[in-house]
Amino acid sequence: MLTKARALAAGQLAKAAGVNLETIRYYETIGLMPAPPRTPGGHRVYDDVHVRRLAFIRRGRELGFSLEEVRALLILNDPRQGSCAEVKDIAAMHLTEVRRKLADLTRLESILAASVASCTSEPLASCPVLDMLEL
Amino acid sequence: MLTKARALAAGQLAKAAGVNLETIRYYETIGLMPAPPRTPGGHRVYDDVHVRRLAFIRRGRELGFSLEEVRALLILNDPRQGSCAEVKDIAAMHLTEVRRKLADLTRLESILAASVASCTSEPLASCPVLDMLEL
DNA sequence: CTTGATCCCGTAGTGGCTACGGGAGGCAAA
DNA sequence: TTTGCCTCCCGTAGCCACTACGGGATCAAG
Repeated sequence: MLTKARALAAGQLAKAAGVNLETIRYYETIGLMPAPPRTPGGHRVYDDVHVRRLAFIRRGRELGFSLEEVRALLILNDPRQGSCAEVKDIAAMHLTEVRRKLADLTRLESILAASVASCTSEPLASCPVLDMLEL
Repeated sequence: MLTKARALAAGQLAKAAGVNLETIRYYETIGLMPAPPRTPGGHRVYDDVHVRRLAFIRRGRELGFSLEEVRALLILNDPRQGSCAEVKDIAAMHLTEVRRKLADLTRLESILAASVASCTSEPLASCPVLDMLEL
């Protein structure tokens, strides 16, 4: 006997995947999550397939992929069609973007740190933070 | 004779400060930029004070301050009232946030880099990027 | 006076959710 | 069975910081 896929209510799925209930509904409206079957009363009923898909999405989001990138990755992942190169392209593109942001933030950090550090907290006439912005 | 503040049209101000025209109008509607005088025909007329203020805002934004933080900094900067400590608080808070993002992105970068690097581009059955998301 | 660039304004759209609110479903204890 | 309470339903609006669109008015140069 195969283990039956257990049925989950929306809130349970949310908890299982670490996502807000409203977020699931949102993913459904934009077509990222499939519309699940319902109880006679209209409540959504999910199973393990949904849990895995939602977890996939959440991990993608945590790695900074946009929802559209996640959408593309989901298609490539199911049923692992297309080429690995396509996946690599998306990830590499994203990596480039991450590195760009990293460089920006690093520069930012040193500027802010320097100006905050040289802030003597007393007269506002020559505040290094404001001076930086003033010119 | 003092040098007269030269009058600028909206587009010229935009160019001078490196900001979009629409962005200036947006800043005006949210009260970040003052409503300037107008020509009889209704076109906005700016001067050097506006240029400096807009440049201040733009630099603040480049350093990642939110518009509300910029708004607070503008008040403290003009006419340099309040304490330097207030400015420092805003900047230090922002610096903390920048460092948090920096840490996140650094972690992200190594995960993505590793999984992209180990991508052999051939069979999709075991794609390291997808595997990472799949579980 | 005509031409062509600029500027006007209001509105709607972007991404990725989150919040709100009133009503209905579901389930367990009494 | 009734009561109570939690969960879920749906649609809509809001968040941030702009950006885009479009049709009409104005401006400066020739």
